[in-house]
Amino acid sequence: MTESRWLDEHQQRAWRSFLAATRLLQAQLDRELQRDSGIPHAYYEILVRLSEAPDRVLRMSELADASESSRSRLSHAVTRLEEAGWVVRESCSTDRRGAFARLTDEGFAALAAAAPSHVASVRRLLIDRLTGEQLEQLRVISDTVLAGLRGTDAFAHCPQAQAVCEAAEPGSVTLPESAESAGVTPA
Amino acid sequence: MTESRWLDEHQQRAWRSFLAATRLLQAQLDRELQRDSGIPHAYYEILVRLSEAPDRVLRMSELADASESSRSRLSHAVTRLEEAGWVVRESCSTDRRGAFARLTDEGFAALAAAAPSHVASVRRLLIDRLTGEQLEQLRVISDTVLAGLRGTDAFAHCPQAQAVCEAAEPGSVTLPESAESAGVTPA
DNA sequence: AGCGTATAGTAAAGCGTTCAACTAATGATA
DNA sequence: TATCATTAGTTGAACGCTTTACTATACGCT
Repeated sequence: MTESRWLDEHQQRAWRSFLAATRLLQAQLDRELQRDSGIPHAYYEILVRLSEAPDRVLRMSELADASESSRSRLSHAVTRLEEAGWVVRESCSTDRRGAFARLTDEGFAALAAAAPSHVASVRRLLIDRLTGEQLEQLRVISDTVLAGLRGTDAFAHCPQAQAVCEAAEPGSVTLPESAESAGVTPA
Repeated sequence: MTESRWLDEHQQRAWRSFLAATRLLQAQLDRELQRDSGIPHAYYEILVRLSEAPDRVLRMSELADASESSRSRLSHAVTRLEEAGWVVRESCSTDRRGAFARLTDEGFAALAAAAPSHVASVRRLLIDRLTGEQLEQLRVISDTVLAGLRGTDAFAHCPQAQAVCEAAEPGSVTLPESAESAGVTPA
């Protein structure tokens, strides 16, 4: 390969700002969600994906892909969510290896209760701070990065994570990270 | 407060793409760094900050702030890094509560060995995929988010994390996330 | 000096993630 | 139908992070 190049000052600044912003933002969102609703953000996301699925049921693998999660991580998480009574596992009759995860009514209720405050956090810390143009720039940049991630280990375990990129295309309308589609819309 | 508002389709797309991209990107960078050099990214960052400090020494608190880390987390991390022989703790004579962390020669060597491949990863997955304009957009967006994070819990423990924002201002030249300033420049 | 508060740093428990190993069922091939 | 690779999912150990509590020192005020 060509000899390695460092980052110039411009790139360095962008990289460090990005690193710090994403790190602190994620930590803050996690903390607020935990504080306000007692749900870790990772689990919240799982509940959201389930809430958007038909009948609120998904194969474990599909759920793992949809939530950008490894199978192992999802398995542990579902165990926890099951203990909380928010999800139940169901076995699959056509493929006896398989398992479904189903969102319970309690789980849905917990999600509905947590969503407004979480959306408010996302708005306050990110969305409402950016102009419409910046938001669009951020989307394009994110999709570009996602496309580049394809073919790496990041997608090795979740080939369907591509759906995230494709969801950015018109046609497959994406739904809120907050159970809106499921009728919990507050507005 | 005003009634809570969901995200519109535009915002939703941006938010989800951003979420997926940052999550997968971080995971991938972490994985590659771990695979190529056996260093978790969080620890790598600590080594970088130390390598940039005068005499490669920093007070624990300063190091915590510089690496956007809680004191507790840093304390644990330094314990690990000490076990690896990459950092040593030194006591402070003027403030007996205080402690310094010093980067050892071995630590510096480990950092120098890890840097090229890590920078290459950052380039391949992020920097080189974006135009100069996009990179600048990303920097502005990140700095905006960082500014908004000020005053939240995220900054409660690290008031000096502001330095990250300010570093974006000309004057305090920021240095590479890779020990370049310390003379390990490969190019 | 003496007292109260703030600061520096560490320690321990609990939690979530990763990694590697493992079980079980499916599917493809001969 | 016997075999072997693949896929679905789970499990346990190791690891790092967070939270809370704690020790020790410094500072500020009277």
